[in-house]
Amino acid sequence: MEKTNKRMTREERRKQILESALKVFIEKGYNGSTTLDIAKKADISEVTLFRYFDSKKQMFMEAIEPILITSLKESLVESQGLEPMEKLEYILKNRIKFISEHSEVIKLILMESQINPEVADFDFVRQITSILKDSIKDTGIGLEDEDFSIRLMMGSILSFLYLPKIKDNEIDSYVEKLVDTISK
Amino acid sequence: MEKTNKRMTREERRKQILESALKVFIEKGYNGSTTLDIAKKADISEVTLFRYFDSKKQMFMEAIEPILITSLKESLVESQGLEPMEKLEYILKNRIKFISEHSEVIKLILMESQINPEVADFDFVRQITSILKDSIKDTGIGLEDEDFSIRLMMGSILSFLYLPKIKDNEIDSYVEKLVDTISK
DNA sequence: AATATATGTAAGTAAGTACTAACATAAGGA
DNA sequence: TCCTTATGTTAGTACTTACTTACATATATT
Repeated sequence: MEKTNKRMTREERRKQILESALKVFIEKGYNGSTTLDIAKKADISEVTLFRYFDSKKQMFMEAIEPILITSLKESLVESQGLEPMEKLEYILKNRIKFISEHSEVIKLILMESQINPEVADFDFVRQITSILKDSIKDTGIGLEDEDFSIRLMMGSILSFLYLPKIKDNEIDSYVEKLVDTISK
Repeated sequence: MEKTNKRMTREERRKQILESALKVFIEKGYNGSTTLDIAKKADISEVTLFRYFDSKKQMFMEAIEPILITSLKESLVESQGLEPMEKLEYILKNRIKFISEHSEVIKLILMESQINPEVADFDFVRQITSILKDSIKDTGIGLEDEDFSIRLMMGSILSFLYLPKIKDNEIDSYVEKLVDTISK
């Protein structure tokens, strides 16, 4: 064994492996990622990987877990007490910033829930749609325009998955324009 | 060999294999699809597959080819002569119908161009964005709102990849509302 | 009837891959 | 110094998978 100062505590190493794994999964997808790829990215031997995780599947699930946990709660809690229209605006800003910041992971999850539902089973689009539907009902926007508004909002959200990133304050002004459009 | 009436001409079989292959690729992705899967879906032996195609890669590329060829030309040609705003509306309707009708394949291409660029190398989002940018310039919409409009349109288009399908006439009225919103 | 074409079956090869076992060693803490 | 913990190396197993070869047979064409 080489003389090296790569030694870490168990927790540090675990975390570092998961970060490396996530990078590889994002780049090559679940099926396209090998455990050797991940080991190389983490700069450790393949055997060490399996001292920390029982299987590739487990690595994947733990790697995406943080995103899934964070994904929904915040905005709903923090927006309590606001007027309906302000609440909608708040949720949109919050959701879009989150999605924009984690677009790569979210695209991965979106993809794997279609292709490998056994490792990532999340109906991301439906979840957000249903939250937005609830919010929009609160605002009292007419039924006729509801589908239009929902699609406009969902489309905007999805655009932040695929179009180049923009700054937070630009997101804010985008959402303000959008809400203005919807409520007119 | 069994007595069977599965015999086809070379052209028929080729076509049928590609159709089956596309279904499998859509369901499992390129890496997740095996040549045996494809053979089973086409109800032929794996060996026969390789009598028609040299490799899985070739099968994939030929399977998605029709979509790539059709994707851009039509709407540009057919919209010639229209007023800028009508042209924009026409392109949007056309693009959205096409995307809505082929959403599964397009999602596959979107996915594989990130993960396996050697089998599908298409910058789908950029291509459409640039066409829309050109169209919107023609309409004379102000610069300040250009980014907003582009994102609204691209988002709408993407929404038709991920939200449930709707009827053609509903697409028409959606686009009309959208263009109205943008041009106001 | 003779020939060409489409397909099947059986068997196999070579490479890749998730995961394991056994043993060795370096570093940190007691 | 002793012991524990983190890591490496080497080798291997069992399975999957893209693709091939050889041979047989059913169907269509001439």
